[in-house]
Amino acid sequence: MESQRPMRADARRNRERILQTARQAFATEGLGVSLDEIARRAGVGPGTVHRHFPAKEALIEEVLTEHLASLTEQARQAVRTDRDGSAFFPFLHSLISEARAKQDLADALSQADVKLSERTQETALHLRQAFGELLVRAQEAGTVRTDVDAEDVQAVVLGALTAERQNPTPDRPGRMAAVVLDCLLPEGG
Amino acid sequence: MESQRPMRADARRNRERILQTARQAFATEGLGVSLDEIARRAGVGPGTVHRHFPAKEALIEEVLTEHLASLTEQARQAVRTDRDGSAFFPFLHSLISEARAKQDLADALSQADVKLSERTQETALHLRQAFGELLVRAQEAGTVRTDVDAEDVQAVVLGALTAERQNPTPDRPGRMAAVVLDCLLPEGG
Amino acid sequence: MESQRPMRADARRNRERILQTARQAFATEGLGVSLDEIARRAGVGPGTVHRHFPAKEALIEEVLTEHLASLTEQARQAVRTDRDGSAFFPFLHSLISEARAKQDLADALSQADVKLSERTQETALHLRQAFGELLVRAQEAGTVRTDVDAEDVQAVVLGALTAERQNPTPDRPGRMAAVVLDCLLPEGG
Amino acid sequence: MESQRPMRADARRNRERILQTARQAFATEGLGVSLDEIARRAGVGPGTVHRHFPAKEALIEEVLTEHLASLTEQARQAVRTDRDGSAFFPFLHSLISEARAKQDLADALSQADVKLSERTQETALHLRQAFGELLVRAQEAGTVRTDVDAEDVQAVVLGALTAERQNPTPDRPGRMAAVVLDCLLPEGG
DNA sequence: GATGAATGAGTATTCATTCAT
DNA sequence: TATGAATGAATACTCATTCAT
Repeated sequence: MESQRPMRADARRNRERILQTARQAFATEGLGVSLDEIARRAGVGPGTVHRHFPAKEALIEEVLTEHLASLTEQARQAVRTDRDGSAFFPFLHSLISEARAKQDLADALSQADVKLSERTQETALHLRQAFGELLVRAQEAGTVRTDVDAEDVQAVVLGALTAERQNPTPDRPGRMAAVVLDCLLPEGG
Repeated sequence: MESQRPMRADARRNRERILQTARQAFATEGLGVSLDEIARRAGVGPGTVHRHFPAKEALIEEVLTEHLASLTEQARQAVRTDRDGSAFFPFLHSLISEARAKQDLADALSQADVKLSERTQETALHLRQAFGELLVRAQEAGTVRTDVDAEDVQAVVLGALTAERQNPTPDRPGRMAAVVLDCLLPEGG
Repeated sequence: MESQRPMRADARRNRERILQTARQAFATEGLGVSLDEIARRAGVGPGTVHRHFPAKEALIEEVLTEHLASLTEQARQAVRTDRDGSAFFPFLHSLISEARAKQDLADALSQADVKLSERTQETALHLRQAFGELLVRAQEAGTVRTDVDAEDVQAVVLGALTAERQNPTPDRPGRMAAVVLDCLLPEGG
Repeated sequence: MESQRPMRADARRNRERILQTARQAFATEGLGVSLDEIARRAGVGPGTVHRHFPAKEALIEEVLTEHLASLTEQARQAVRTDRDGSAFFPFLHSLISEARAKQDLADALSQADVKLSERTQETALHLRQAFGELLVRAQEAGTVRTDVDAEDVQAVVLGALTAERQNPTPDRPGRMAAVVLDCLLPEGG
């Protein structure tokens, strides 16, 4: 039922600019950035932000959901092309490397007071499902330990992201994440 | 060097109560809790909070530094009693299990806008040093991979804490953390 | 004198719908209702409201003037058919009973910040004149005290309306108004 | 249970100034006046207004309740000194003449969206009770019609106030109110 | 030293009005 | 003409910090 007549060109443009600005701002400075500030940086009035996102939570949610949806799409793409379970680790690495830039995800999750709407949770579920497929194949191929499930992997990825952020080692980006992800190798690995 | 005349007994008591209240509040509700609220819960006036901690950051820092100092003390204790490098993993686990209760550490660190003062960084360094000793012994004993240093381990611990928090599995507390910490095992482990 | 070319049919229709919606909304919810909300309920865009009524005050005024004009028409009708001064009280009662439904009049007047335009004041004058004729006849017939003029009667009517609204007694509608209007009876009445 | 330790002198002073400013502002300009504006005029910061009256409604209510309480006190005083039922009309007149200055009461009541708290309603009840005693005595003395009760009288007073305000006749203040109050005379009066 | 009242810059949100489509 | 997106000043309220008592 979402057809809603297509948005006017300028409206869509503004919406995009607000989202992009918010993404960047939340990533760099945390969720504390004020809507007025985001409006200013996006070059629109505060009322415009409010028209597109009636409350701050709606904007946060949208940034988050957009991110989750993009990750889900990537995961599904990986599922489609993976034949032998080898797509698992590369996918996790690309995920983390991307999230390093867009800091929003973990930030939002680590903030206790952000309630995830049903829509976001649904998107998160889809991501986990795609995740799960990659995981099962990798486990069948013997490249991932068998005592973890998709939810565990999600947690480990978040942990890897945290570790990577905590100790970035700029000359070897992704090193810390790689170390943590090693925990997913089979025991005799 | 200020003269630091010893604090009056009631002042010291107030300081302790404020710190304790803040620790609890930051842990449970995040850093967003207002100073007025902390003052109220501690049973003092907001002016008293300000006398002891001239700015909110100072209070946050103190909570954090106290925690780091306590961890450092534990680490040194472990160093003193460890003979064969076997103290490493138990120490990490106790660390994480304690942090799970006192949520402040990781929260504060994950919040971009908290700048760590020199004093805090010094305390963190001490912790890392004690950490390092445990680590080296464990590496010499062959129970920890040799391509990580103390800073790496700190990052991994934070990652493990994050993962644990993300996917708590209440019937098996610490399971997620344990999974992540497996990444520190030697390759042929 | 603008040329006032007759409005296009759809424009006139929109204007009517907006007025009707505004009347209802102002009556039910007070003058605080937003123009956007009125536009939405009328099924037009906010721009359309603005085209017909360049400012909110203009819309309020129009609602008010329309009402006054309708009352004036009723008063003139009463004047035309009244032969013996007996039309006075029934007219006042019908006025009040109608106003009870359309709450706008007194509301708008009781709100200090609404300035009445010349046009509205002119309409109010017309009403008072028609009023006056009824009044004089009634006074000549000895059914109304002689120390009040048309303006006084208008004030008393507003007072009666206020009293009626303040203490509605649903099982005997108009009772409070009737009590207040008794003050217009001749002293020996 | 209201002992609460006496308020500090400066706090009480500020509270009084805010109340006085609000009374004046609400009376002159209606309830739409902003809290910031009231703060400015009272010479305090907006935060101070908020400390004393946590929400705008609380301030409105306090102004209103104060007024009702003062009226109640006057009514009780009249009850104490009235021996023959002759205090009734003078009291109503003094009430109206006072209310003409402090416009708040009727304004607030005519604004649909103000919900009266229990405390205010209780004060209004007390007023009505004192009112009622004066009324009964006057009715027994034969100076007031017997088909009205205290609630009716309250409504009539509000109506008289409205009429007076609508048609002030500055050279004969109170004339309009007097006209309306005549409706309370006994029929053969 | 402790108290808690005062400050005032800052936040999210609303809405009359303007203007591009 | 109609639409509805954009504007931006304004509003109620919050809270770290200051300061009189």
